[in-house]
Amino acid sequence: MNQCGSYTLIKKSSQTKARRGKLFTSRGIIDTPVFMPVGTQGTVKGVPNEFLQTSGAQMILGNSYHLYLRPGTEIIKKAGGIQKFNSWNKPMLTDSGGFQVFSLNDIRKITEDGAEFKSHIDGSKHFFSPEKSMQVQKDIGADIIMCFDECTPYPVDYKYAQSSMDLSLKWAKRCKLEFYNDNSSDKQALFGIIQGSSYLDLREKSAYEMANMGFVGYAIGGLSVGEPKEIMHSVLEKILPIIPENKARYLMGVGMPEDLWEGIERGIDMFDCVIPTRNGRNGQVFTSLGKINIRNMSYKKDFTALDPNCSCPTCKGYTKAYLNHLVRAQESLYLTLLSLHNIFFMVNLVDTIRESIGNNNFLDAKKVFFDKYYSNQKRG
RNA sequence: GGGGGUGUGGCAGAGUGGUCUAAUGCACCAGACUGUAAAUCUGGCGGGCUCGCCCUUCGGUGGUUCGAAUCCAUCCGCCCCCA
Repeated sequence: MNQCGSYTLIKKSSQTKARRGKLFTSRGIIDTPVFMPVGTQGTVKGVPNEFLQTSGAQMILGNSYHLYLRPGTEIIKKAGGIQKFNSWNKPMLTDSGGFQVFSLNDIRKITEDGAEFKSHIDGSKHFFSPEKSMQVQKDIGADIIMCFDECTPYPVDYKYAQSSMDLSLKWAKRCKLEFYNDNSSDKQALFGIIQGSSYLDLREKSAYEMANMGFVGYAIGGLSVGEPKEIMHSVLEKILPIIPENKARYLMGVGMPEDLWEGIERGIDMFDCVIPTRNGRNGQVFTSLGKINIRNMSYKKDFTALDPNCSCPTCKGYTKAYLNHLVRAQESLYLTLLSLHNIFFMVNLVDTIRESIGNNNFLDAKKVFFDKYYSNQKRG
């Protein structure tokens, strides 16, 4: 019998550490590797569910800190859980608020007990402890929930990284205790998060300790916060062999197309990232021929689709010239069209990668992708 | 016909003797964005280059002054009031 959040390995790449698998949740089975669009406030910004479905997105994120502040867990509980509330009937994952410990750096205070936030909405004070985060995430009711942790910035000195990593371990223990104190684990899964910044010995320790604690799945946090790619790669190479093979590995907050390839090549199963939506809202579009900024002058009279190899509604229905016009005119439709296209791009990219693992030609597929992706631009 | 006002960079609009290639906003040209305090932020936006400077700009022309977008004269354009 499959527990929520449990992972079944289907196929390992013979060329790399890439792997295909299935992730079980109470709302459906997910093919991994998987890319999860981020829907912080219970919505993937700018994209209606119907469109999101057509992209093939299997799972989306929500954020407990944001949903706790607004609309509040009472309302979500009353609605029957987040997926009833937002009508996304597929699996969801909530982040714990740990990222806000990082991103709201100026308006929060960390103690051993937890983190005190000043609401970014009205300045009111709120306290998130590991226990609180578990309660909030239980109330929200996503399929997979995350331990409350501290996401450290980069760079951070060794001493701070060490004590922060230790704190995240302590918090993880408390999260586990709180999570399993009722029957939530029947329908939700709790993932642990490995920290340790760019220090490989800290990462190693965190991974061992977390693995010993025994989580249903494991995430790698504190990456993609501005560190060089080589650091991210070396951290992944250090950590992944330590995590049990029969557990899902989730690289939090990643990423760019190149990060997806590099992460999967090293054994990552799950990704989430705001890039397709945020960058879409800012005019940046991912295509099989590289990134472009649709706002640029060169697209003013370009009556071709964003990506000749894309089957998304944006590419099927609209030209670059029109999208350029929408962006310049600040017509809100572009938010939807560009976000949707970028989500299609990321989801389909991971589909392609997943297939290549099945076909045992990961490295060839990677080369084919990047030969095209970098054909029109400087490598960067 | 008489009286008053006004003319500034693509647009709007500050500045009213030196610190002015001239605030600010918009527009325009680029760049960034990785578990979303982001439909946001950053840079550029007269010309030249040896990148420190040099040259050219505030309706036109002529003056005053060591120095003018700024003062004076005159011309041109626009606006308002009275006949």
